[in-house]
Amino acid sequence: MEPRNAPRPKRMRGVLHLRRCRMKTLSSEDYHASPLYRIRHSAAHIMAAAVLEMFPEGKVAIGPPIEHGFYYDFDLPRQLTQEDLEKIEGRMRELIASRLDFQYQEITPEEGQALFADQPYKLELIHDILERGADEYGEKTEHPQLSIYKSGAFTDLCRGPHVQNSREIHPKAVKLLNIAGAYWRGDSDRPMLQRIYGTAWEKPEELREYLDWMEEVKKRDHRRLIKDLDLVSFHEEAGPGLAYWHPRGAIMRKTIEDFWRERHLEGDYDFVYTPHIGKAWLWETSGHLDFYRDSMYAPMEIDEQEYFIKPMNCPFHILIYKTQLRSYRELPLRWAELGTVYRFEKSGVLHGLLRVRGFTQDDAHIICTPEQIESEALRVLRFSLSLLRAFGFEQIEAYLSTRPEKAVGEPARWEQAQESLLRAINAENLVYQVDEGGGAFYGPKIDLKIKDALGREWQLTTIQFDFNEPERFDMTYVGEDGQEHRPYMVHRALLGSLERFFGILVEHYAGAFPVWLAPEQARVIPIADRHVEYARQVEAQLRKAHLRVKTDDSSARMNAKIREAQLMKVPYMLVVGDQEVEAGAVAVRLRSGNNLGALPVADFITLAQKAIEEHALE
RNA sequence: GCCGACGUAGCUCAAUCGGCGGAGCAUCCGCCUUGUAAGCGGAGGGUCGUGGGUUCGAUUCCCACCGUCGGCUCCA
Repeated sequence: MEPRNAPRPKRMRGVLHLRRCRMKTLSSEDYHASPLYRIRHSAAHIMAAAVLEMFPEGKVAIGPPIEHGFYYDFDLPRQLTQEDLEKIEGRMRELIASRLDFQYQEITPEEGQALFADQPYKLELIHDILERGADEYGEKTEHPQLSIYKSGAFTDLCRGPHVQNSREIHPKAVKLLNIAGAYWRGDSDRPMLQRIYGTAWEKPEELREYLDWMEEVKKRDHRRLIKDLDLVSFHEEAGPGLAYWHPRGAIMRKTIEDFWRERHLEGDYDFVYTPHIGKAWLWETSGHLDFYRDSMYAPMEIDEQEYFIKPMNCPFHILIYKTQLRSYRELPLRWAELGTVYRFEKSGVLHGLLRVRGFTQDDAHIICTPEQIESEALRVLRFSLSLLRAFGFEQIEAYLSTRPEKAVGEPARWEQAQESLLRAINAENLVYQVDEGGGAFYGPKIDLKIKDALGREWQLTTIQFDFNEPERFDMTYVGEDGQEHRPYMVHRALLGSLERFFGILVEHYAGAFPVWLAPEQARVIPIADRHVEYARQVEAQLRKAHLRVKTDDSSARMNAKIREAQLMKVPYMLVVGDQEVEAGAVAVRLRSGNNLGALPVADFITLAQKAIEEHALE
């Protein structure tokens, strides 16, 4: 399915200025056993101690280490401020410097209840540990044992581990970051607590590096870049979470869509188009209305019928399937659609392009026989990997989610589907994790997560079996035996949604897109007005060669024009002055700052086309 | 949806402890005609998020709403 000479991105370098992310990335078991884990856990206790000194009547909840630091949740008499944070941090440094011992002690339930008599959250934890064998993080333990850690005046219910003494914590490698609200036990029906996030490292240099990394994350924030680069906007007066694609963003999206369609044709998919709205019947039949009515846009009434804007494409594809009596001979069917759907996401969760209310899924449904699922699973996985790699994502991991307790569909079908997925993962030598029982009620799935240039994980692809809808819509095909059979159906979105994928691309490339994606691939920069005519000739030649090109004919000086093009991250700046006019050439400057010198126009075109063809980064 | 912070020109951000609102960049006009990241000068531009309230007077104080941001919950 994948062409032998499929373009592969070049290794990342040059223009991205990627500092290798040297932050430690440990596997979760390694992390739990690491000094860093103990440092962070202990820093959380010290923070709690400092907070309780400030608010003796304060109640403490839980305070675990997390990926890049730690947090602690509090129930306090008043709202914390930024100034409080600084004070707490200062006090933490003093406490750390006072060389506190962390003393472990196992206690009886009675002791625990006495010790934490005025700490209702701790009492609840004690109760849970004893009654349900679940520790403060909800993890099950075989032999519930209460334990505490004492450090100075502060004692916390905790299983540890911790540092032996606070001198193992470098006071200058600890920093408090922000205050946020968080529900007690993550339950939206329970009290809202105040959470303080902090970070801690072994050495001050590591803290510095982490803060630099955060700075880089901030610089790459797609919400900033889509504005600066004139790609996409949002309009509160027209509805939050709804993206407007400007010309520069739209041409990129078109490039992505065209590439996606081309690949799908090569992959033997067919395309379908379906409506944006449909009667309630569709969602009643699929079963989604019961579950997701609240997150669907309210229905509109037409001829006394409820119509909904579609939150998904599958029922529409199923209706197309059911227009004919289907034979096993025509399976598998692979029907793809860039289907725009709307979901009424809660206001607090919207986040630039990464979480929107209207988005376009790169959706497809694969309908096949039981005999075909093995090969189809492998095929779709391979297909997805090749697509993701074509966009420059090389680090890809798989997550297999299997049958949950409550599930529809015959266990044998689940079994078969799961095994097919697992074999596909192995055939592709993917690093993977299995989430036992983590599948949706209607079928097992593989998710693919990529790592971006900053080492952050993003889930893009999802490949999901569905044992629910074929049943509910009574999909059938006639088998070799002349009998009706239930087909297997697989939903899959490879990029996820175009909006979200685009946002991730923006952050991954920090706006400096590879030439094939760049909205403006080249900008011709005449040095003086007398060069504008030649510049336009160059522009016309490039456009004829299908390059996306503009001429900067403003009266600004060349330096200003270059700066402008740099800021817009245009890959090729083509400076033309007397010499170039004379020679029929362009002086090529790359956005990395590298100067290729003067090239004949035809040579530049060849160079640019090669970069586009190869999906090269510079 | 929940907790908190924030919302001033196209953008980034000042200011007014209640008394006719400012800068840089951008835009427009003019001069300059330029060799690899900002040439110079001038002009225009704001219902101070929206709606109420308090007040002689509100951008400033109070309330509600909308939106954004940091999280939490959620994500077919």
